[in-house]
Amino acid sequence: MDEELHERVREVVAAVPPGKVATYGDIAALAGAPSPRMIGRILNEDGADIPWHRVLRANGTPAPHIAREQLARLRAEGVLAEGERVRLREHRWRP
DNA sequence: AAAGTGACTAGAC
DNA sequence: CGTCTAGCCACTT
Repeated sequence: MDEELHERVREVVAAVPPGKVATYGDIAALAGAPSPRMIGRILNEDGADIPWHRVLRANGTPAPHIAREQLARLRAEGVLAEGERVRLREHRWRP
């Protein structure tokens, strides 16, 4: 069942090291999700005990409703953002 | 069953 | 920088 997808997504997100970030698209590709949209959906449900804050949109900005929290957490890990946008060039995680 | 929705993306302008 | 389109897929109306 798609329990497996949830698990893989959790695993991939958990695999992103502190100080690094990944995009929804990256997570989707690595976890084998059918679409990046699924990632957000899954995190919304299972994001409780995984570092969801290391997941950004393709342009380096976080999703609007959680932007404050996310940027604060990232900053605490040493990921500096220009306004709302993180420099993916520097902080994007490559497996 | 058809239409709307959303933690998305890539491309066109 | 920005807006708009089209594609995406599980879920809710």
